[in-house]
Order: sequence, then C-alpha cells, then structure tokens
Amino acid sequence: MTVDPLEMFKSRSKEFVKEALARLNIAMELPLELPPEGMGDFAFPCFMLAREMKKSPAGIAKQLSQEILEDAMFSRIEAQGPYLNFSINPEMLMQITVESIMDKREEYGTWSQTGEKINLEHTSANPNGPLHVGRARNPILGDTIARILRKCGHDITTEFYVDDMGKQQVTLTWGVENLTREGDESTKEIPAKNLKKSKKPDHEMVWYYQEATRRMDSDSNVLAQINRMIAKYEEKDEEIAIRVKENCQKVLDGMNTSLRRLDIHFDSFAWESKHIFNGNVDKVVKNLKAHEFTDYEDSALYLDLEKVGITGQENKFYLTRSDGSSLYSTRDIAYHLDKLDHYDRVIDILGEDHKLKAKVVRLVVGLLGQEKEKIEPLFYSFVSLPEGKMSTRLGRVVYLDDLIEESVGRARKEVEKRRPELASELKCGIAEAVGTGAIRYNIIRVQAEKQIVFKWEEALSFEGNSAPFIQYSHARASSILQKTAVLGDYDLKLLKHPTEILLVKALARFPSLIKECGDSMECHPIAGYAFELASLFNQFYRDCPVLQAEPDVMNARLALVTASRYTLSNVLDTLGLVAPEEM
RNA sequence: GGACAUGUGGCCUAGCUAGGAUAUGGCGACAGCCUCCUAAGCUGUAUAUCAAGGGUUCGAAUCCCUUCAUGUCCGCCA
Repeated sequence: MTVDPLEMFKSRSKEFVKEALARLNIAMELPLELPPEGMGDFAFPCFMLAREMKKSPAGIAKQLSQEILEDAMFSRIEAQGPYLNFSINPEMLMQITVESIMDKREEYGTWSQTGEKINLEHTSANPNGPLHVGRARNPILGDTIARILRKCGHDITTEFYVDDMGKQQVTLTWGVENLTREGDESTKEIPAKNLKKSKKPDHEMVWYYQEATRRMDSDSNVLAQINRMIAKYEEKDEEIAIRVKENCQKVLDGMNTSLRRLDIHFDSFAWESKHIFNGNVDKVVKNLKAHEFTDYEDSALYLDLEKVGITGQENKFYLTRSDGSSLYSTRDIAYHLDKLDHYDRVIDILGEDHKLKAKVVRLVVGLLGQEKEKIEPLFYSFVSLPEGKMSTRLGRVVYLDDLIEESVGRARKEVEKRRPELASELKCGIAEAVGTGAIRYNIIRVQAEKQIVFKWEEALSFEGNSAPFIQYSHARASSILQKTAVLGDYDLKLLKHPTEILLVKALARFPSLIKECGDSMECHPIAGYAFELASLFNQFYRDCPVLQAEPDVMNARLALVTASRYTLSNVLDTLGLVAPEEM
C-alpha cells in the first residue's frame, strides 16, 4: 500500500508531460503547479516553452494535450489557456486514499524508519523562575517539530539543556541559603493568582532569585559573596555544584509540571556543568588556543570574527575570561561537540536573540574539524504584550500557568454551557483538552520568525481558526461512528458528491505534507492543513448525511468518516492536541 | 552606526525556498441557517495601492536595489 496517495498521480502526470515533450523533441522540463479550484489538480504552465517553440503558450498547451493519451488515472487532461491541466480520477483517488488510511490507521502520515538519529534541543530556559508566555513559544515549537520529525521516520531525542553554571543560578542558590521569606508582603511582586500556581516550586523559588538579585545590586557584600561562590564553582567545586543543581532541579520540576499539561516531555536533560567537570570545556579551550583565528586580550581568549567572515559586530568574540574561566558560548561549543559524537543531526530551537551565538558555535565547531552542517538552529521571534516586551522585573508578564488556568477555566465554562448533561469528570477532561489545545494551536499556527503580540482574546479564541474547531470536527466524526455497529462492506464508488471529493483530496495530502514540513522544519503549514481538513469535514457533515443515507451509501460514507477521523486524529497528534471523542 | 529577521483588508494570517490563471483563510461587521448524524458548526455580503519607490521579466506579493517601520543582536552576562 502506498504511503502517499497523491504521489503516484503526481509522478504519472509528470511522466506524461515528459513523454509528450520528448516526442516533440523539446529538451526542457515543465514545473508542476497546483492550480486554482475548478481547474484540475496539477497544472503545467507552458510560458517558458514559447520562445523555444516560437508559439503561443496556449498553443503549446493545446499541442501537448493532444500528444497525451487518455489514462484511467486522470478524468481530464486538457489545455486551459496557457496551462496543461490534469484532473485526478476522483474514484481512483478515493479508493487508494481511503484504503491506505484503513490500512495504516494511526500510522497514516507516518513514514518508515530512516535510522537517522537526531538530538532536538528545545526550551532550555534558565531555571530561576516560571515559564512565561514569551518563553513558551520555544517548547511548543520544539515539541511540534519533534512530533513531525518522528512521523518522518527519524529517531528523535528531545533534550532540555539545563543552565546550572551561570551567575543567575548561583544568585538563586545564595538567596535560598541566606534569605527567609517572612509574611506575605514579599509575594506582592509575583501575585499568585491561584492556589495551584502558588504551590508550584518554580513560582515559589523565583522570589529568592528576585530578592537575591535586589540585595546583590544594593549590597556590595552580597555581591562579593556571590562572586566568591561563582569563583569556587568554576574551580570545579563539586559541593557548590550539588547545591546549585538542587535548586535548579526544583525550578525545573515546576516548569516540567506546566509543560506536561501541554503534553510536552523531554527524553533527556543535559546539565551544562557536566562539560566543565568532565574536562570537555578545557579541551575545547586548549584546541581553540592553538587556532590561527583566535588571540588574547589581557589573557582572555577571543575569536576574531572578521577572520571568519562575520561582519556587523564587534570583532572579538570572547571564549574565556582573563582568569581563564569559561563563558557560556564556550560551554555551548563543548556541549555541541558532545552531541555530534552521539547523533547524526543536532537541532536547536532558539530565540532570535541567539542568532549570533548560534552562528559562532556552528562556526567554531567547524574550525575544530567537525561537521557544522549537522547543527541546524531554528529561530523564532519573541512574544510581546500590547504594552511592550515581557519583563518579569516590571511585572509586565503573563505566566504560562496563568494562561493555562484561564484557558482551561474558560473552556470549562463553555462545556458547561454546551453540554450540561455530561458527567463532571468528562467535562473536566474536555475543558483540559480544549483549553491547553487552544494555547498550543495559537502559537504554532503562525510562522516562527514572525513576532507575536500576545492578546488574551486571541489566545482564548475557541472559534474559527483554533484548536477547538479541529477537535470539534474530530468529535463529530467520532460521534457518528459511535452510533453505528462495526463497519461492514463498502463500495467507495458511491461517493461522488463534490464535498466528498474535496474531503478525500485533503485526506490524500497528509503524508506528503508531513514529509515537506519535516524537510523544511516548519510547523505552521500543519496547523493550516488541520484547519482546512476540519473545515472540509464540516462541509461534508452538512452536505452528506451519513446515518440517514441509503444502506449502501451509508456504508461508503462511514468508511470516509472513519478515514477522516483517523486523519484528523493523526494531525491533531502531530500538533500535540488531544482528539476528543465528544465535546 | 552595522548585522539578521519581519511588514499582505479595521485586527490576525497563508502564499515568498523553485516568479505564472480572479492574493489564502480566520476574527470583527452586516444578512441568513438548528422539526435533520453535537450551531465550539454552516452559507452569503462588504473591506487589500501585497510598507514605499525603482529595476529584472512576456509576467513580480514572490527575484534584485534603495528607503521607511517594527523586532533582535553587536558584554571578559546567560
């Protein structure tokens, strides 16, 4: 059974055109395009042949169409103006597509194993406080890409790079060890909007970080203490490392609790300090010292950006401090070299502020003789608020936990309104699926490099182009199937309604879409497709009654509904959204 | 100042890699559709100098150049 129902039609039409051109002794190839609705399924524009053949594009299209014989795979092959258009035989497409889905079911859209091992790093937020909506774009993007690449047949390991080495983490630890949180006046900085959140360790811990930062800024004694800790830490003091790691872990646990609610999990946590303690960073520095593109300033090692062709910045990219201790990017280089030892490809999901750093890391990896092409950074722009950039310090911030609570809460009210008769437990489950789904979808539907201004009314929209719209279609399909006995024999030739044809064409596109998005590492076309498929299913639902149809037609339609339900479920899964049986 | 990205109806957005047939859809607005498988749905109407200006081309939202706007970066911070 074919993996991609559309592919055979596509390649056959290309062959036809190729053969026709060969018969006319034309050495050129024609590109395949997707024409506007009502003009067939594949189009070959003939403009570029006009000069060569000294004929009008329309005339060429006509001539080509006469060269091509009729074929069972296409219901129409004809010239329309300057285009040669192919219309797929809908009966055949219906047959191949529905059978393929019935055969593969949950696996429809999943390609066979490639054996390619990929490390996909995402989120990697500093563990000093809770995730806010701006940072949440990273895990949502990363997790969705991971799901797409898994469906492309790759072996994916998702990884959170835990920064337990920075000044921020030491500051947090100093705070935890030296400050006591008295009364509740201190909580005014981070108002706990609900009980669940206030009990989470990330929201609990951030106070120590913020208060420690304030003390450090105003009290040079505190600053000195923190600096002493950092110095000892960088001299590989294991005891401090353990204390810092313990605090990071607590915050990390809180973040993970939030992310689990969005069905985001990590296969691995890579601790930054590991590369200091195992000597990898020392090795990197040693190798870089010997390199012709590096030099010293006050015994601080730097890379000369001009020599490696990076312009528009200061020329010096520092790799160590003058005391010889490492910097973030140097550790990141060691980390990447380590990843390259174990994986075929290394993908990083990064905010656009990391563009220069990522470029340099890749470059240095290349300078050290490794294949930098295997490192593939993927960037996204920031989420801001209408008032401006998110800032924890200014209190201008929307925490992910608050967004989830609000969204699930609103979803709960909606379910209550629409389906009061359902069991309370079921309503909770639906609200959770809809509320969290809306958040993921709202972020992922937009191209990663576009900046997003967060607006509550948009994030909490449950209508139109939103997760609940797609989930609702799935629930409708499920509901029809629940009302019937086991699917009997069916004759797909009975499915002739235009909406049925449009629906099956959308179903047929799914596997190749997964492949394309895996290759280009884009998520938003999947969201667009999911919406389109759901919309077409809703139109089918309107035009083609299933359970009230004649028995033969009913059986055929039930097969189409089953195929649609699998595909909707699979696309929802690709986006990390729950596919509810009812809502 | 330099570098990278983004700019499409009132708002959000697809299309840009590989230039082609009347620029995708949603929100909001207006007008309709529940004796019929869940109306978180469906149908219709109005709204676009594709940031601006040049260029390449038979043809440009798409490629090139310039300008403007927005975001990000240009720390011996992470």
